[in-house]
Amino acid sequence: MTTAEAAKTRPLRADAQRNYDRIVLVASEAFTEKGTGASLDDIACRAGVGPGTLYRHFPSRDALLAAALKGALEELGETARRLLAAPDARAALDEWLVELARHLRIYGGLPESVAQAFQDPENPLCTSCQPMRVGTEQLVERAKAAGAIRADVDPADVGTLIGSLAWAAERRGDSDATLQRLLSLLTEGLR
Amino acid sequence: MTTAEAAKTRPLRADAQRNYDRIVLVASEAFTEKGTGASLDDIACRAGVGPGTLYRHFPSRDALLAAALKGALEELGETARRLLAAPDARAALDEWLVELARHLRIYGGLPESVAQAFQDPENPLCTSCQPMRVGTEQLVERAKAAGAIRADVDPADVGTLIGSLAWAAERRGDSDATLQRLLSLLTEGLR
DNA sequence: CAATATATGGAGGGTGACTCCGCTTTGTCA
DNA sequence: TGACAAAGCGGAGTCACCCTCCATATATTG
Repeated sequence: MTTAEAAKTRPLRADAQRNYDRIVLVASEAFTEKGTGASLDDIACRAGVGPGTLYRHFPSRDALLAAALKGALEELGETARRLLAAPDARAALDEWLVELARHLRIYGGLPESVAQAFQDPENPLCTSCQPMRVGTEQLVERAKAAGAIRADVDPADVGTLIGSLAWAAERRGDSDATLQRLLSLLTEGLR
Repeated sequence: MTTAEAAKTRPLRADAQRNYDRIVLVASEAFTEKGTGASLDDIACRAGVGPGTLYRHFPSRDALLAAALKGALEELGETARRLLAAPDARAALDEWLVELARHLRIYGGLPESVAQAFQDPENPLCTSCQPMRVGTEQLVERAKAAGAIRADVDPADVGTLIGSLAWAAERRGDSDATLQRLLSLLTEGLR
C-alpha cells in the first residue's frame, strides 16, 4: 500500500502531530464524560481545531475511539499473556472475563460501539480490539483443554456474552454489583 | 388527575382519532423497516400530518413505541397467563424466555429502547412493558418454588439477561441460531 | 529564502429532533 | 341551522450534530 509506505517514511508534520495528540487527549476526556456518542464537533472545538482537521486524522468516530483506547487495549493484551501463563486455567478464564468486562466499561456506550465494530473487519476499532478476541479465544480454548468448561463452547459466543453483560450493566444504576451477579449467573448457569 | 378525567369524558375529536391511528400504523411500519431509531419527522410525513401533530399525540419516541407495541404486549401478557397454568415449571420458564426474546426482536433496537425505558418509571414504554416484568417475575418464582432453578436468582436479573441476549443477537447476522446458543449457554452455564 | 508538499479551519449543506403559533376543523347549544 | 368556543392542525423555524470542501496558512527541504 502506497499510503502505508508514505506513512512510514514521512511521519507527520510537527503541527499535525501536535493536533493529533491534542485531539486524542480531548477525545478521551469527552468520551469519559459523555460516552462514545460525544459530539465530534465539540471535541474538535475543545481541542482547538476545526472539524475538518479532526476528520482528516480520524475519518470516523470509531477511528478516534480506537486511538483513544490504544493504551488500554495494549495493556489488555499483556494481561492475556500473563493469564495464559497462570497455573489454573479456570481461574485464569474467570479473571479474564472480569478484565474484559472492565475494559468494556471504560466509556459509556463502548459495548455498543465495539459490538458494532466487530461486524466490519475494516473498522479500525475492530482491528484494534484484536487483543480482546485473541485473548478470549486462547483462554477459552485452554480452559476447554483443561476440562474446566464445556467443550462445545464457542469463544466468540463467550466474547459476545461478556459484551452483552457489560451492556446490560450499563443500564442498571448499581452497575458493578450487577455485573458481578450477571457474570456469575452466566458462569454458573441458571440451575 | 384532571387530565385523566377529561380523557375519559371527552374521548378524542374524530379527526384527532383518525390521525392518531394513522400515525401508529405508519410508525409500526417504519419501526419494522428502520428499527426504533426511525425518523419521527419522516413518520409524521408518511402519515400525512405535521411534526407538531405527531408530537402532541406522542410527546416522545418511547410513547409512540409503546403505542405501536400495544397489541404485541397484551398478547405477551396472555402467554404469561397460559404458561403459569402449564404443568412443568421449568419448561414453562424456558418457553417464556424464548417468547420474551422473540418480542424484544419485533423492531431492531428494541432491547436498547426497552432497557433505557426501564430506568424511568414515568416512561410510557416502561409502564407498557409491565407484562414483561410481571410475567418474568411470576414464572421465575414458580420455577424457584418448584426447585427447577437456583433459589438465589433475581427475576429482574433474568429479564436483564434476556434483554442483553436479544441485544447481542441483533448484532450477529445469524441472529436466530445465535440467540438459541447464547440462551442455552445461559440456562446451562459455562461448565 | 523560495518552492512545494502538507495541513488547517470554518463556512456550509444535509438530516433529524422538537417547538410555537396563526389558522382550520369539529362538536355543541341556542 | 348556524355561529362560537374548544380542540386540533401543520409547517416554518431553531438547534444540534455530522461531515465535506477549498481558499488559506504553515512546515520542510534544497
